[in-house]
Amino acid sequence: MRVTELANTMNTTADTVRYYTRIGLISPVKNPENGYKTYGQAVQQRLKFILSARQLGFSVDEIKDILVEADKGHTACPLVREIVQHRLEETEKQFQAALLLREKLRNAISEWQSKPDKVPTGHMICHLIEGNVHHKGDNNE
Amino acid sequence: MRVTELANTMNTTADTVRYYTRIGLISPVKNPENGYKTYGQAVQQRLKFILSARQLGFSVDEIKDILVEADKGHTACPLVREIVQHRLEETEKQFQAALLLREKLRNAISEWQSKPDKVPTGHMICHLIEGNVHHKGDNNE
DNA sequence: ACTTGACCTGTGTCTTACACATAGGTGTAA
DNA sequence: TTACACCTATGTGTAAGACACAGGTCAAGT
Repeated sequence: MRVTELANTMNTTADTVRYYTRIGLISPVKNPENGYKTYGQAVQQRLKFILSARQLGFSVDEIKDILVEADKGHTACPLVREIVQHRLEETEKQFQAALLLREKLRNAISEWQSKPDKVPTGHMICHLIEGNVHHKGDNNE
Repeated sequence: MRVTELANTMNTTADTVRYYTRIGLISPVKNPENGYKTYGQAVQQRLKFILSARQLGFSVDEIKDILVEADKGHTACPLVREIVQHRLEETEKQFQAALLLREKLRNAISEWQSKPDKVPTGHMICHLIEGNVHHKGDNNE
């Protein structure tokens, strides 16, 4: 099947299919008559694997490493286990970062409720963000 | 003060200071004798604002917009309120995405505990990721 | 004076996973 | 023939810096 057909079948985009083709993750057969790419069943299966791994947050590079192992006939399972562990750690970090930022933003919004809008001065751009600013006068520029 | 001194004072990197200079967020004075950039007190204050807004997740573009308003003498506070609201919404999304992915990864690791490592076949790259695969034989490639 | 190390400069590239853009070609139905 | 949908290869943009390169300046030490 052709690019768009494969993309629709796999519930992804033609751009994604073309990108993975471009970087060598999947390989089509070229129709010699019109230059069009044709993807068979095996590639569909491979793409299914790629998309599943992407869903789990695996990077394209990580997926490439897995595929290299598998293409050599080796079991890629230990590598997959390693990567998924790493992904979990990274995701935990992102989760914590998002949690922290969410808190900060909520606090900021809450505090700013009772503050008026102010015009900027030479010492202040927006007091909401700058908080309490002590004007000491300019030293040297 | 010079790049590295300002960076150290503001607890950021010289690369960040140079980057913000490059994109026009902050403007140094050039020493005509050696071409070095010198940053005064006002720039330090401005950088303080920028770094605080970055801490709140404001994008550099958003910060630029705020500074443009303030530089015109207008109050940027309404814009800041708008952006922080938007940031909160985006952060909420990221938080949810991280939560979901974390769950997925934990589930995957848990499920995979009891599964052996397998060598890839023509129909399977890694069964851990692919889950239950029904071999139906190749159609056409 | 020379050397060394720390800092400086302007400019360009890299990172990630696509989405988008360009300039054309192919197929098919009206 | 036209219009539309799809195709191609190739290049660029996205975001916020970090890094790279090729050189210049400064100051202390030898």
